[in-house]
Parts: sequence; C-alpha cells; structure tokens
Amino acid sequence: MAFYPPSQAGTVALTASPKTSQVSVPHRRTRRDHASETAEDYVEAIAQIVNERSTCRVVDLAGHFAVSHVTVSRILSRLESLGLVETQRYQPVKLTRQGLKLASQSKERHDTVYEFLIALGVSPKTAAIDTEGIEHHVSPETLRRLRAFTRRRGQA
Amino acid sequence: MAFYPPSQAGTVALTASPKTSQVSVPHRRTRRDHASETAEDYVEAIAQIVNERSTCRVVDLAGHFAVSHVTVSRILSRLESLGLVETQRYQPVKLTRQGLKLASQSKERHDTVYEFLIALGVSPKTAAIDTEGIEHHVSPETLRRLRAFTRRRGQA
DNA sequence: AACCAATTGTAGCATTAGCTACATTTTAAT
DNA sequence: ATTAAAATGTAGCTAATGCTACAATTGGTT
Repeated sequence: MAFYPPSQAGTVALTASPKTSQVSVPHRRTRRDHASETAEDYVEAIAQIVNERSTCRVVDLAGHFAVSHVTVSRILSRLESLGLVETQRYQPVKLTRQGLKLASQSKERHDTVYEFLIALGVSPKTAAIDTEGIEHHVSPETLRRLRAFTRRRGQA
Repeated sequence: MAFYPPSQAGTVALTASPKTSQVSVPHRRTRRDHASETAEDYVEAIAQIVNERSTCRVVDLAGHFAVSHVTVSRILSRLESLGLVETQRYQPVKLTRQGLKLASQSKERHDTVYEFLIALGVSPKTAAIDTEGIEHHVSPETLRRLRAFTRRRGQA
C-alpha cells in the first residue's frame, strides 16, 4: 500500500508532524498516505476548476468531491499550512507555486494512467473512475511501463 | 477514487453504520472506502499468515502491517463486528466463512493485478508494492482487460 | 509451583475526514 | 440603500487509525 508522491524534486511534507515526537519516528503510515492523496486530489481539482471557470471556490470543490463545504474548508486549512494553497476568508482559493507544481505533476501522472487504461481497451467512463483510485499507487517504474505500452498501442 | 469490493455476491457492509442516521444516507465516502480496504487487507493477510504458520496472532498482523498491536486489535474488533473474523481474548485470530470468502476473492484480484504488472515488465519487487495500493481500485471491467493482457503475453 | 517473557488488552491521546446546525460575510437584485 | 440568497466560517459531534504507557493473561522454564 505504498503511496507515491508524483515526483521527487521539491518534495513537501504533506502531513502535520506529531505534536510531541521525541525521535521523529516514521509514524503514521497509512494515515499519512491518505492525507497526501487528499492533498494531491485537491490541488489537481483546484487547477482543473480554475482552468474551466477561472476561479475556484470552496463550493466548487465541495461539488467536485461530493462533500460538504465544511470538509473542504478544513482540508484547505491543512493545505494552506503545507504551503500548497492560499486562502482569504470568503474569497476564491489560489494555488501557491508549490501547489501549482504538485498539481501539474499529479495531472501528468493522472493522464498517463488514464491513457493507458484507454489504450488497454477500458471504456472512458470506467477508465476515469479507476484512474482516480489507481494514480496515487503507481511507482515511477510502473509508470514508465504504462507509457511504453500506450506508445506502442498508439502506433499499432 | 472509487473502491471496488472484490465481488458482488454475498457482499458485506464493511463499515459501521452511523449512530444516528434518519434516512440511511450514503454518507462517508472516502472514509468508508478506506475502512473497506483495511478490512480486505486484513482478511487477506490473516489467510496468508494462517497458510504459512498455521495460526495467526495479533503480533503477526502487527508485524505484517508494521503497526502497533493496539491498532491491530482495535481493527480486529471492527472486523469481528462485521462478521469477518472470530476472536477470543489472548487467542489466535480465525476467519469466519464470510472472512474466508472475502479473503479468497481479494487474493484472486490481488494476484491478477500482480501478474499483470509482471507481464508488463515491472520488477517483482515494485510489482508487489504497487499491487498493494492498486488492487482495491480496479473495476471488474479493467480487471478483465488486465487478465486478457496477461494471457496474451503469457502465450507470446 | 513460581516466575518471566511474550502476547494481548485497556486507557487515553492525536490526526484526518465526514456530518449538521448555526453564525457571518459577500454579492447580486430590487 | 436594503434585503435576500449564496458562500464561508465556527462549534461540536462521529468514525477510523495511528501512538505510548500500563495492566492482565498465557505459556514455557526452572
């Protein structure tokens, strides 16, 4: 159940550090993974929404993830403390430079997985759904294999 | 981010129902998914450990998931309330009939993904890791495609 | 039988993410 | 300018999964 951040350069700590940790233990395994996936999903969604409607509001994200606006705003707080987004009360959400970078890396990996599934013959609808779940768990090595396969298929 | 239970027949509710829900709302999206993945990971691990060492103890699972025994025992409580395992204080863990069924379905899907990655040319080590993360997010449709690909590769 | 080590359980805390209900602010319409 | 609706925020709850520290049980050795 490994979690693969979309790249290695300029990596951010995607979760809060424990309040009282004497030795900086590699605690929080799965929990950290889920939190990081959420971070990626959110920056990716924000980038997409900004692209489509020029601004992204809490409401848009709530709709996008089918979740209450409260959940969104709490998650945004966390992302802000991670330096991924900038927020101002009652104002649209903006990605920081770091957030933008993470979003574009996430999107690239997302697209790679999606196009692979399509090349494999999966229907667009199913491919879209499965990609959402799979993308965070594909290693760089596997990602290269997926790209190679898609390339071959595209040519054939 | 869809979660796919490994089959449709004899499906179990893999999470606790909300304490006070008036209409049985489809609440808890991602949360439910994660909890269900955990259930599958655990029954699969229990089946595997029983296979290797004849019995499965809390300690074995703690080692397997690199997690404290406390976390394991709390999760086992949940699984017991779901009817997937049977526990007795200070005794080894046993799978119920339902648990066994879920475990074998999970294993089958797990193996399908793993063999696919191998057929694609991914190294065994990476394939093992990636499979852990991917398996819960592969739809039946995609699963069929993966099998077809592995078959073709196996023959060629 | 007594004892010690390994195993398991309990208590209590933190983090993340879900919710409803209610308060506040912005924005658009009249 | 007022007002009403839409958007956000806050308070406070639940569930799931991490943890440490300490208590209890089991089982094997002596």
